[in-house]
Amino acid sequence: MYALVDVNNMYVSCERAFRPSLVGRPVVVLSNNDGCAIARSNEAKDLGIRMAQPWFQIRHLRREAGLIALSANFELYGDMSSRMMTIAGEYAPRQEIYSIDECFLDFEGVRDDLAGIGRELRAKVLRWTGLPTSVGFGPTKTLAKLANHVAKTADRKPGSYPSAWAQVCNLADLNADELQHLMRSTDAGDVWGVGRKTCARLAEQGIRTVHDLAHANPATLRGQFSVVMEKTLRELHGTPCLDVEDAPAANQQIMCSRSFGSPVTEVAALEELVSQFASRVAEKARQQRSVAGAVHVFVSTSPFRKQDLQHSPSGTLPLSRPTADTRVLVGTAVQLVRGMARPGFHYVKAGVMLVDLQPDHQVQAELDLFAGVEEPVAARRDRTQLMGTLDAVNQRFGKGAISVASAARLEAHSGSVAAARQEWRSPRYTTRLDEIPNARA
DNA sequence: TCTGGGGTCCTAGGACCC
DNA sequence: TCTGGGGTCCTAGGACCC
Repeated sequence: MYALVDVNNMYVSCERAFRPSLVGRPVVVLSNNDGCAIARSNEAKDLGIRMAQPWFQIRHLRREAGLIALSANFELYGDMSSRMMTIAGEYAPRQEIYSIDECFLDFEGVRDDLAGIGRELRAKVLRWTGLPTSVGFGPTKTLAKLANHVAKTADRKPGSYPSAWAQVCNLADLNADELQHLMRSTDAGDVWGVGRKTCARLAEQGIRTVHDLAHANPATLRGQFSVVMEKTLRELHGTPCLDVEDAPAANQQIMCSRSFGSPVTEVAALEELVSQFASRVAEKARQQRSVAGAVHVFVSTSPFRKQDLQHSPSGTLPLSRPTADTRVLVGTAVQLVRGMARPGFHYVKAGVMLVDLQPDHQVQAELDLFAGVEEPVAARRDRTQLMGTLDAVNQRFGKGAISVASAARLEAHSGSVAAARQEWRSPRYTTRLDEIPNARA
């Protein structure tokens, strides 16, 4: 049996843990630049606010409905996440951290009362972190996800499911009739892996509920969609096709991209931004002990501004020698952006992606005939040491304490160009000593 | 005025190989 | 008249996830 543990409205719940006055009120957390709602409290959902809905469309609800908006505080959310994951991980032999707010637990061979374990886990996470969770159990990951959806929905919308299924739901505890009822009253689109497009195409064939989906012909659906759909169907029938992956593989791509606070027209300013993004991905690559084989860069104008001329070029350059050296990656990224950005366009977004990643300890032998021989041992050692020092200094004194000059120039006149809006960010209560909460004001 | 930032996997089609 | 057959690799694009 598998469990899926999921924090309810994660980002909002993190904020509420430190500001109880937010409990019971409609709250949203906004994306970078305070652009879109990326988390909503139940009260905010009840106002009809959709996921990723632009802030300018809902800001009127501040006055009209007392909506509270907060800027994303990812440092806080990341720290709260690791606390919650540690507690949850103690309850099962194996844990897969699936995202910032959910994990799968593998209870293979555990014969105890799982719902009881789920309730205990839930209570402990709540007591120790202040985060409310929902727990679903099922014989496959897809069914555990479904059970989690039921647990969450029964708690949020009284009458949708029996209240006994709220917060913690174990499908194995349900009898055949209850299971039927659950399958018939749950939308196919609520199944893990069935997204908007697939849902619409299924509906055309009359497949609307989980029950319909589970009774569809696997071979037919596989032909229409893909092998992923067939796996989903088998998982719905209780045959595991997906295992818990407790040793996550290194990422195959590493990306850093941002929308700007205001449009950028100067190529020089784009170079500075791209330098910053390249520095960031280099750091991430070193963290997972990978080196990149190529650098991909894109810039784009705003598709929402129909009156503007659109220009969204992108390009990739292979590296003669795979590396995670900030200087090389920044240089390559700048070369790319210089070659494709044109003056006069209103660029609103840019990004840098590292691709062809490989482990840094098994870098392939020299591939480029013209790059000369393999890097001398001493040069390689110096490079590793320099990057190690860079990371250590930035770790100790804060991000950007040391950076390459092309990325640092931006700091000097930041605020003038592209500085992200973050009007309502809460303190980083758990990770900055000077932002630690006061017990007594 | 104002529209997120990461990732994964699968498939189709073309280039290329013998 | 009639123009092979089987394979791999790469890329772009689309769908999904949170």
